[in-house]
Amino acid sequence: MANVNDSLAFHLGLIGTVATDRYAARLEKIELKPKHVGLMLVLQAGLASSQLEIAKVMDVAPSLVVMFADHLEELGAIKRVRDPADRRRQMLSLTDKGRVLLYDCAGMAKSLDQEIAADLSKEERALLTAMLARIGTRLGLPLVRQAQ
Amino acid sequence: MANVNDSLAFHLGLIGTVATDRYAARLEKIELKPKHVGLMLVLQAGLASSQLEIAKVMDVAPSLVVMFADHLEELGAIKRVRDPADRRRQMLSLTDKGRVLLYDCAGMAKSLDQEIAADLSKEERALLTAMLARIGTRLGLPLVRQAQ
DNA sequence: TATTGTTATACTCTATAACTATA
DNA sequence: TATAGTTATAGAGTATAACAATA
Repeated sequence: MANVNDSLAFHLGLIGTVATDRYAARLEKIELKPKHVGLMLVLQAGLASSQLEIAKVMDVAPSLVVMFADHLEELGAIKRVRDPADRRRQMLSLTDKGRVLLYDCAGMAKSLDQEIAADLSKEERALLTAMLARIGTRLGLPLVRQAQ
Repeated sequence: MANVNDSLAFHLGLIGTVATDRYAARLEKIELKPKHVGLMLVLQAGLASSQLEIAKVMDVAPSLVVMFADHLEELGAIKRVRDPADRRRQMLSLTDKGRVLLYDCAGMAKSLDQEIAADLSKEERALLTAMLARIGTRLGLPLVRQAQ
């Protein structure tokens, strides 16, 4: 391979940016950004509950988690409860509203998948998802999980 | 599919961001950013030569192309020549230095591919690249091309 | 004194608007 | 008057640093 644009990394980077941009455009309708969805997914998956733990899982600054959580709390998607055992810690959890929002986000992702992978057969999509899941695992991305 | 993190779009977005970040980290050593490489690839592929055309192909603001071209010119990677037929137009072209840099970028991309796809067989990588190329074509990304 | 969360500040990236020169 | 390029300005997103509350 003598050319940058034959590489996997280059393909993944360009396509990933477009995918994120288009997903963000759809999420705007429900006042969310991709990172808000990421935070809710961390809660749903039970990967973390205190804000500092969430920051580590998401690999962002703790101050960002404050802003995401503020917004999600305003929307009624999460609740914040002080840990009685350690009152410094804010324990975040999904509300029913949050679960509904997450369901809506899944619908948007599904329709975006149709758009992105319209030229791929069902078998090819499954294969692609499986390979991406393996790459995600290798890269240490806990939110990229194997399709069932 | 009831979950966001089973979608192709979500996988592609997360993995694409990591790929771009890691590629950017390697490019720092030669004072380049991914968009500089993108501009050079546009020139190499002969997709555009005036700055305004380049902005359209890259889907960025013309003012950004000015900054990228300034930097690449400082590095000696491109030259800027006024179009004699229309002295408003700056025609950009790769220099030998630029071609060497692009070759170095390809090497970095190749080594990053090893890191990203270490768990995939050669056949799986070829399959993945081919599917990504089809997605890129569908999304109208001229720089994502079919592997030969 | 160390840690969790919060607020204030600064930096990067990029787009928009204003400007210059050529047509 | 319109267009190519450039410069100036502003906004989004995010990190770092300073601060407050609790341990």
